[in-house]
Parts: sequence; C-alpha cells; structure tokens
Amino acid sequence: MRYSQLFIPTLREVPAEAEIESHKLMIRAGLIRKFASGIYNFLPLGYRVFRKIENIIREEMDRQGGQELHMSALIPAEVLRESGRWDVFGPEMFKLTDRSSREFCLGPTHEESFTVSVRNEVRSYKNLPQILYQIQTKFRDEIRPRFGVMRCREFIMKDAYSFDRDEAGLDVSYRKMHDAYCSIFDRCGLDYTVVQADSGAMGGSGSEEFMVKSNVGEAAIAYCDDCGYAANDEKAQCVEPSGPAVSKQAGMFEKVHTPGIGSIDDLCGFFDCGAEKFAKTLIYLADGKAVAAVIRGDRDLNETKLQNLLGCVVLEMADPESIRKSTGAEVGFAGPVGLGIRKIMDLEVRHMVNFITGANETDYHLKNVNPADCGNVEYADIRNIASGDGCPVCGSPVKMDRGIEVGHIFKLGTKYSDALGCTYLDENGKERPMVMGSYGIGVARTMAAIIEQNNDSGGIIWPVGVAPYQVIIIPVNTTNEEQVALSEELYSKLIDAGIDVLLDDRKERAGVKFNDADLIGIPVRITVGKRAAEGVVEYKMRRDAKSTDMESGAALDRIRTDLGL
RNA sequence: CGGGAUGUGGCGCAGUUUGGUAGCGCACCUGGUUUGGGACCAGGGGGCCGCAGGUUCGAAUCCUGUCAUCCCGACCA
Repeated sequence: MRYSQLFIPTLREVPAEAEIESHKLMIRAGLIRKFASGIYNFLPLGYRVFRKIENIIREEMDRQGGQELHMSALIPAEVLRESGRWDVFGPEMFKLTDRSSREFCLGPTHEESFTVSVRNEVRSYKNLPQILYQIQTKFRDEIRPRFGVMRCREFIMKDAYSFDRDEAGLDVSYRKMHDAYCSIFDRCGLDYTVVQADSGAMGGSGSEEFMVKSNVGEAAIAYCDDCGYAANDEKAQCVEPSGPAVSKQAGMFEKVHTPGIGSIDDLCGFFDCGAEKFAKTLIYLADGKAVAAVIRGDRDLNETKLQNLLGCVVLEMADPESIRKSTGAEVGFAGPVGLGIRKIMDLEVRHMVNFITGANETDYHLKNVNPADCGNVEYADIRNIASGDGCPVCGSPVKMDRGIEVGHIFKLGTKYSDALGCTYLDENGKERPMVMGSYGIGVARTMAAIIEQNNDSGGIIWPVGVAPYQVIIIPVNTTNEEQVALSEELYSKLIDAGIDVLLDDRKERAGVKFNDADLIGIPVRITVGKRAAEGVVEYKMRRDAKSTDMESGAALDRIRTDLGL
C-alpha cells in the first residue's frame, strides 16, 4: 500500500488520557481511537494487526480440531434464566428489551449459547467430542474500564467450548487447548507464563491463566524459580509453617486499654511492635451470616479462598452495625477470644505465640493471646501468598510478579450441561451430561500486551508475525527520479512475492518518515537514498540500531530470511 | 459506589488566583525556499472556553447544579 493514500493518523504528542505505554502507543500510532469510556474503535492499521492475531488464533484452534462458528451477540433472557445467571451477572450485564418487551442482553460470555446449541443438536456419544469456537464481541459494563483496550466494556474474545463424554475426554480437549494457546502466544512473540488459577464463579475443577509478565498487569502471580510452580495470587497455596503448633497454655492473656486505637498501624505504634505480632480479625457476611476470619496482622486476607471454603454466593465485609452486633464492640476491636460466631483462622496463626488481638470490647485489646484461648476455630489457608513465602511444591521462597491475563482455560465439568440439560446417550443408552471446558483469549488485550513487551522510545516494535506491514520502503527524496524508480521497483517485487509492504511515497522530509516508520513499528525498513543510482539501499530491522548498505537484490533475499519465509 | 483530578480549535497546554475584545506550540490550507532523523519564511482557516442556570454593565474566570473523562480503591468468567 502507498502511505500517501492511507488513513494512519499518527500523533506526535501523547494524549492525556493514556497512562500506560501500550495505550499511548496504540493511540499515537493511529491503531485505535476512543469512542466513549471503555469503548474503542480500531483504525485501519490497528485492525490489520487485529486480524493477524485473529488468524493466528484461527490457525492454531483449527489445528487442534476446533471448529469456528458465530453466535449472536444478542442473547434472549430465557437461556440465561435457565442457567441461573441472568441475576448473577447483575449490573455488569447490558440488558435491553425489544419493542414488545421481550428481554435480551448483549452477551457478556457465551456458555449458554454454545451449551443450548449443542444440547439441541447432539444426542449421541458418537458425535462427541466437539470443540467449537468463535471470535466475537462481548459486552460487559465494567465498573471501571481502564488502560485503553486492556479492560473495556466492549471487547472481542475468542471463546471456545469443548463437549466431552467424560472427565478423561475433557482432559484431552483441555490439553489440546492448552497446547493451542502456547502456540498462539509463541507466535505473537509474547513472553508469558501459565499459572494455576481459581475457577471462580465459572465453577469446575481447574483452570489455568496465560499471563504476560508486565508491571502494568492487573493480576498478581506467585512463582517459584526452583520447581516452576506458578499460580495466580487468588489461587497460590500458602503452606503451614513447619513444626508442631505451639501449645501454649490458655488463659495467660491480659486486657489492655487501647482508647480509640483500632487500626493495625496505630496499634503497632501503641504496643511498639511490628504488625506480625497481631492476629487481626475481619468480620465478613457470608450470604448475610457473620463469619470471623483471623489472619496475622501483616497479612492480606484472600477473599477467594475464604469464599471457596465457606461455599457462599455473596461474601462481603460486614458493615459497622453487623460488626457491633456480632462482636459487641466498635470496628477495630474484634478478636477471636470469646467470639460467638463461626471463626476461620489462618494456618499461620496456629503457630503464633503470645499475640495481640481485639477484646470484643470497644477500646480494649488482649495481649499474650494464644490459639488455645480462641475456643472453637477452624484452621484453613485463607491469606494471600507473599514474596518469600515457601513454595507449596518444593518449599523454596516464591517470588511475586504482575501479569496481564491474555488467556484463561477452564475445566467446567457439568455445571452448564446439568443446568441446561445438555446430555447425550452413551453406548448403553444411558443419558449422561456432557463434560465441558471453556477457553478464552482477549484479542485486543493480547495486542496491547504485545506492545507492552515490544516497544522503545521510538514506538512499537512489532514481532514479524503480527506486524500490520512487514516491510516499509522509504524513498528519502521523492523528487529524485532514481530513488523513486528503485523504490517502485522494490515495491512491486515485494507485492509480487506476497509480502505486506508499505511504500512511504509521502512528500515529507526523511526524518518524518523515519519517525513514523519507527512509531508504527514495521519490522523491516528499506531506505532508498543517495546510492539509489548504484542500486544500493539501506536495510534495517526495527529492533536493531544500525542499518546495512546492500544491493537491492540482496535486500530482497535478506527480507525472506528475516521474515522466516 | 467512595476518594482525587481535569474539561479552553484535531492533539498538547497557558489564561481562571485579582471578571474587561480567547492565546501559545504542534497539526491543517496557500505560496516560496528546502530535502538523510519530526525544516524555514510569509500568508491563512478553524473555538457557543463540557452543558444548564445564576450573580454582574460585562463571565473561560465568581456561585449553584449537571454531564463527561482520567487516576486510586471497592468490584470483576
């Protein structure tokens, strides 16, 4: 394509709305424009990259036996009512009604659509397994869209669903999707990690996330360099401190007057000690019922773990009134001793000796408390893992990092097939629920993640496989006939060779063209300049600092090598 | 939803404290000179200062309300 005819609105200055590098560059390079909060339009250059990524996804999904189809974005309420999710999704779902008041939503996800389709058509074990997928727009009214296309309200996802006869079949399908995802993200040039994840509200027996390491990632991951263990922080298991729990005698504690001092920070000052000397007691409402969660003062509670343990639908921090009712004290003075509600205590607390807790009496704390004082408690892993904690597999200290979740694969089991009656008849004529898996990739988020990992001060550095154009030809001086002629010759040869090539025929100064070429990140740049009359051009890879002079024919050969053709 | 900030040509910003003809840089158009890392000279076009009320002789500026956007948090297959 000829640059002079294209719609590539690059920007010199960084729009004020963008915070992270990928977002800034996507706007500056003319890939996207914001249309409303959390809603973006893709411009031609951005859409070319988008389609490259989509096609990589298609190829790898198809290679594993996936079949592409397309489900309606508009979903009738009844299928979500049938699975019970119409109300579960709540305000995150865009709901609407048609002219005769029938209810619909703009699909936030498509488990129901796929499950209903398969249920209506597939009856026999002979037709299983199936892996179906689509690349489709999802709508979620995110509470806080951010970072451009990283988290937005309308986004395109590749979502796949597998249907198998049994768990063993699911394992096979799941493995195929896992492998497909590895190939996809490899081809996108991403440095990623596969981590264990909580399957959350999706239900099911296991899930893994594909995380692109990045300090702007929204997810925290714990990993172990020694054994390779890696998990999302929601999932990462905390091991109980080794050795037997200390069984200090009960009743050694004493009450201390701590007027108005309820926060851990203030208490550290008052008692002149570190936060690890405290056992903090957090009051939660699990489906409306008060529960106490006790963890060491310097730790963070892991609500996912607590919720999984309690098996409740809604878990929220208790309001001050509920706290008063269940502890008999104001907020900040709760403690496990003598507390009359269900108490979940973190494994670590079992090993603490002579710690400080609230006294369940306003303005009082207890010191020298020991587990034996706490009465009936349940011990469980309910805290967040922290850097330096023991790896649950090998015991080495784990490290923490941040990651962008670009893909997530789930073993759903029969949650949806049970709810929606998606069954088949086995060899014995017996009706069984299909065993399902679901597999998602955020396409635009993947694009943003690629940019996060591949940029410099000049702009984007596209990996060859996803670049909007693979080669850009820059005639330095468009009034020089020899330069123009050689540029045109190379241009048509590259087109004939089936290479995506951009000819920067704009009547701009060389500096402008170089800077735009760097900004939009084209992998190979051919500069046709002073030595055009000798048939010599400059060859430069975007990722390299220096260029090399070579005869134009040699440049064509070199392109084939560098693009892996 | 809580906390913070910002809305002034396409983009980035100044002007608001102390009311008095709406500015700068970039981009854009015309002409000329230039032509290897975002050229220069000259001329030019484009803004109900987010919106609605109010105060005032007079409001970008003061007051009230409202909307939007961004950041932090809560939230989130």
